[in-house]
Amino acid sequence: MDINSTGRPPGRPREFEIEDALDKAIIVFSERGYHAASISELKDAMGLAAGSLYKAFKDKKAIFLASFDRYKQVRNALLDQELAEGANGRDKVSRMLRFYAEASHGENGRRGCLVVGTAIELAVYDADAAERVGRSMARTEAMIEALIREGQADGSIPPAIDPLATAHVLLSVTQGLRVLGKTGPNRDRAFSVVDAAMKLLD
Amino acid sequence: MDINSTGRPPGRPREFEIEDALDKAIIVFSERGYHAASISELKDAMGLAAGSLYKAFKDKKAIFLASFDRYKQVRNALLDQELAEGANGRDKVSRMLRFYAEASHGENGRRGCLVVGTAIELAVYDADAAERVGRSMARTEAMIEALIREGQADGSIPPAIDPLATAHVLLSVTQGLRVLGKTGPNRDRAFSVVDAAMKLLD
DNA sequence: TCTATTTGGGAACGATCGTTTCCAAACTAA
DNA sequence: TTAGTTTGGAAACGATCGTTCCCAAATAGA
Repeated sequence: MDINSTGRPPGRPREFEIEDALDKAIIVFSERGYHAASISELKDAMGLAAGSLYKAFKDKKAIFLASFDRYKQVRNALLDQELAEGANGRDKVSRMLRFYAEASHGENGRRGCLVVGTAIELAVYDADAAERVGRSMARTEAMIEALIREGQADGSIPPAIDPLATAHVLLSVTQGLRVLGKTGPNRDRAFSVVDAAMKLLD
Repeated sequence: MDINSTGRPPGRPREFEIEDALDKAIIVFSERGYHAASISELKDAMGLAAGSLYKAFKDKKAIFLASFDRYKQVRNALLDQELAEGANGRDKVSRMLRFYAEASHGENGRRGCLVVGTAIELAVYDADAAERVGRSMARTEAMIEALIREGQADGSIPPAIDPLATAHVLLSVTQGLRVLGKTGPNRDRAFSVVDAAMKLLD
């Protein structure tokens, strides 16, 4: 290492945090969708000039994919945190469903899920988007299946339950909640779905 | 009535059927979404010149809303036809779920549901879209609830089932299936969701 | 036949899109 | 200092968007 090295790259330092900017972009993309979100809207929301945006990201799609990845990272961390408090497998499944119900009503519900939005608007004709959606769905489903098996191991879920098939249904329920949340059912309705769905584990 | 009246309006007659054109527009809007579907794509798919399009419809949004209404009309008719063959309430619920599963895999799945697409892409900031999505969801949910009550009346569904809460979950499942179908699970997976979901009626 | 009306079709319009360019500013390394 | 590099920010670019205009064609009614 050079004695004079500051560990900083050459050139003028960036004056904003990429992740802060992405958090703003996530809101715009979630509410408006990919195509309706213009660069003009994005730069205003992110507090950047167009030039700065294009120095940080290759193009609009790169902004979107980075937003998607950031969204997944944040949501996954929040969900993992919630699941860590679960008493057993069954309780963890319930907490997972409640996590989605919480995000599927009111203002958050109207804002929408970036994964669902990407699946609907982009995945069909964009391979990068499709791969990310596919990985997200597979991860969530595998997680649900693992929670069911955990519940069967700790006795909170009957052994007769088919873990994979039930994980399929519960994944459908979570994605469906996100769709319904867009047109705003109230909180009680979203949570009544959770209670009724838990019957699948009896 | 005038003797000479042909019952035809004045001016040059339209050379295409509105409903045929809308059936083509439905495909474009379903695959691409509202914003990504350009007038250029629409007129090519519908086989019309831009001028003719704008004589038949006020603007792009009017084309979309007419496509939505046509889509709902066709799908509702198909579903009603399928339900008419059901033996009892439980069988009808099963047929309804299979109807959605059939539309949620392969090419049809990738094409997607216009109701879900509208909910995700348009409903948040367009009142006309939101109203149509809301009415569609309410109709479907009311239908499911009615089928459950029918099953309870004919003995095919236990009386202990909560018709409204169960209708909530099953509606979520159908909308979730449509989302998952966009990234293309295979036929068996879509139908395994139906089988597992039917457990809610035990 | 003449007028009024409507459609078909293509050319043209202004607006907005995503992107690039340009220059001053801020930094490192020599 | 000087050269090299990167960012901030605004102005500008070509492309495409949704929409309108215009004219020939096709019809009804008089």
